[in-house]
Amino acid sequence: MGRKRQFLKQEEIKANILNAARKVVAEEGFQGLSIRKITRLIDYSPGIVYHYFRDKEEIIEAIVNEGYERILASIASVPRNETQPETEIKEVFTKYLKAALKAPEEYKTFLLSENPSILAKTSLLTKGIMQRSRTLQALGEVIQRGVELGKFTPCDPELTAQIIWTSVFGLIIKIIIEGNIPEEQIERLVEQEFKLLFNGLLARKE
Amino acid sequence: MGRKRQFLKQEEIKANILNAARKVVAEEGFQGLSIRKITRLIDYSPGIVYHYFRDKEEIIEAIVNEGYERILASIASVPRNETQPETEIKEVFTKYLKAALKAPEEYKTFLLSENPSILAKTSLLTKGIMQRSRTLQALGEVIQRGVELGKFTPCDPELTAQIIWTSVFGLIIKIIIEGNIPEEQIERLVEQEFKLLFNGLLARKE
DNA sequence: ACAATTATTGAACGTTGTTTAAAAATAAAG
DNA sequence: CTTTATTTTTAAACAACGTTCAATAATTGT
Repeated sequence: MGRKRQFLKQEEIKANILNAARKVVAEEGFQGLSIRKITRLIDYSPGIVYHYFRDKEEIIEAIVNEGYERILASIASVPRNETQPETEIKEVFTKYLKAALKAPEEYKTFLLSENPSILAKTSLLTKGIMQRSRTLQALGEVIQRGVELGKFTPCDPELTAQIIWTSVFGLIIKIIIEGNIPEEQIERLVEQEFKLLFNGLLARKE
Repeated sequence: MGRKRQFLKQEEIKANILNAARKVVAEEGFQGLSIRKITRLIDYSPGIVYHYFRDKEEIIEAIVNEGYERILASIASVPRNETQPETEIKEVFTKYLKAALKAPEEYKTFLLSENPSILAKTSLLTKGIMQRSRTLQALGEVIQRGVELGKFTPCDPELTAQIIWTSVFGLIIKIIIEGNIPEEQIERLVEQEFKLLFNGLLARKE
């Protein structure tokens, strides 16, 4: 067949594939993503994908990782060790939650994936996902600071960080799955979440 | 006359299909479930399934609902309004968590599903999943009791129930996804979860 | 025993992810 | 500029999937 396709650099085509994939995901979710839909969108034949990606999984990983990196980037601006520990925690998680709700598919897919290759980038040790993600480690340090300041009740910072982290995670996932929860109700849920967690965290003066 | 026997036969085959499906799910998860695998297992041709079920989704629903019903049944034995609220909550969630970890695939699929038809059975109102599942409603009542008794700090019981629920949910999902977490570590996580939640819930005497 | 009903099959359709030999397009070499 | 080597792209095929449907086998009612 006579084809007139301009030459594109490898990276450009990779980007085109990813962008087409993102478009499909945005419209139909990862569930609705297929190689053929991607190549139909960029006017290539299906086989082309395997010249630039190992398999479909690698495409999903690329999109999902990029999405989660953006979420992590959104909390990078929060200054460390400059405010009260609870203020810092709240600020981080508020930004985190808002960023997650802006890329719900990516968040869901990233955090519900059991694929270690996806998660390798955020877990520093090999012992387990839950044990040492980036956010988790930072959270543990803040809690430790709170304990040292006498603000928080004595506890294992790492364990406590895990619990707070899974709690926030559970809320976000539920909000995403539920869908269509009004902004105002989300605000209330988040407010109550922090109220409960901090009340539980704060040292008691009896 | 032979209608009854025929009915039994029908139910039997339905059960055979479901059992075969359960076997596949147990070995490869819902992801690995296929109509052809089911019928290969019971030595039928693929089409047979559509005489007994609308589609694959209905099979998944059946298995998942049954699984979640078992989880709910496991907490039914906990007496209501007979112990301290926090004792009741802890007991319910401990049983709930253990039952969930015994049927992880079912738990995951049930609670991460956005399909309202699956969730219809446990959500009493149409307004939203998170708002009134069975466990959630009961939890709200216990919290209210705790508040009325002056044990818990004043709060919106329903909102607080949602937060506690999503927190526990997050922990369970993470444990399931992580996989292979030693029993002892799970115990510690659960212990810390309740410590934090109850500390946050308890009224402060200052 | 015959007719009516129901259970089951086998083949087909349109998907999907992925592989592979061939073809087309580009780069390198003479 | 032509020829060769290399890289990019395609078309076709494979196996597996969910699902449908006409045809057949089995069972029931009369």
